[in-house]
Amino acid sequence: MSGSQVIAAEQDEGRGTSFGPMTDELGFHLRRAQVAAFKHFAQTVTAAEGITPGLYGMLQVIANNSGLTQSRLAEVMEVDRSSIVKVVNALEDKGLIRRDAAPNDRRSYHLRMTPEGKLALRRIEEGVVRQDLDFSAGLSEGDRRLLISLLKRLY
Amino acid sequence: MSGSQVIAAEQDEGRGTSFGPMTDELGFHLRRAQVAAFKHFAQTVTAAEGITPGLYGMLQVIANNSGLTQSRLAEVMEVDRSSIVKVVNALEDKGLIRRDAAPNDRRSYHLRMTPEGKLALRRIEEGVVRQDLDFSAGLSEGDRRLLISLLKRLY
DNA sequence: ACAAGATTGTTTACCTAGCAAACAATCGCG
DNA sequence: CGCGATTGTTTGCTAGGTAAACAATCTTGT
Repeated sequence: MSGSQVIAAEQDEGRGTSFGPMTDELGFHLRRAQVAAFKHFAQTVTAAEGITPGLYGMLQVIANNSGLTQSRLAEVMEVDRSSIVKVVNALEDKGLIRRDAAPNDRRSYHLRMTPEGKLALRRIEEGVVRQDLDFSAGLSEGDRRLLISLLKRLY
Repeated sequence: MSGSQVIAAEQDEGRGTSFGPMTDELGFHLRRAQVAAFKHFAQTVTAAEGITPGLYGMLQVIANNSGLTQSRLAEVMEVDRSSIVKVVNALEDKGLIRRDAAPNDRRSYHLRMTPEGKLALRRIEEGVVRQDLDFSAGLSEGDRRLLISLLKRLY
């Protein structure tokens, strides 16, 4: 009865405030890391390009799956169809993507990058990759890959 | 010039949709994992107790740092002072915490758990711990700890 | 062939969670 | 004492998401 169950939970790092049992909860650290990543992204990419992580994700999915419909995009991004509308509107207004009429289905559109969109995405992507490496600067490349593979196993 | 730079990015898992270069971005996987964790939490703890991850975090910080003020809580949670107000109101309305007048500062309150709050937190915490382990069921205990330690190094 | 049902994009109304700025009350300090 | 800082709060704003209803259009069973 003396074994290995709970370990940390009391000292936490620095000092002062204690987070109690959350110190041992994966979800807690996941949330904190994600918030930190978001803030870092906001201060670099979003500040420079006006593109949020969500918009960037949409752009990449459209760029790498040219011609997909809004419904399919919604599925891939795991959000509601109705949430897609304003995002696609925004990207279209920025001239980055285009709604092409579907040849054999008058209900749906095929989403495609515009030439300017492709150009912009190359630039944005460069910034994102730099930001991403910068954010994980405390990790070796091996640790970074290890972390990614562990995260993948959660979903 | 043939070395080790980029590796994945093309096949992605299953098939169908490609996420392009995001496959190599830590932030991308961080966001996905966090969204998955949030949904899992919502389907278990929030469904059963009406407590979101944010509220749970607040409760734990209050429970483990009895008497802290709203401003201090805001600092710890890294949110704006004004965001704290409605959260504290909600927890107070639920009878889980109490705003005690500070003896030597009529501006601020000391936040404390009520007896019912302590009781409720014990129950909620049990659910959260179960949920957390359940969510990370795909990981061994060692991998789980490794993941946590890697995440900590990001913030 | 064609009615019934499913799908697509959209709108509207709503919710949560955050920020920013302004404010009154109060504190602390030179 | 008086001025600047701090505390909690309110108000207005934003981003991102859901749910339900809708018209237009496709698909499928008989």
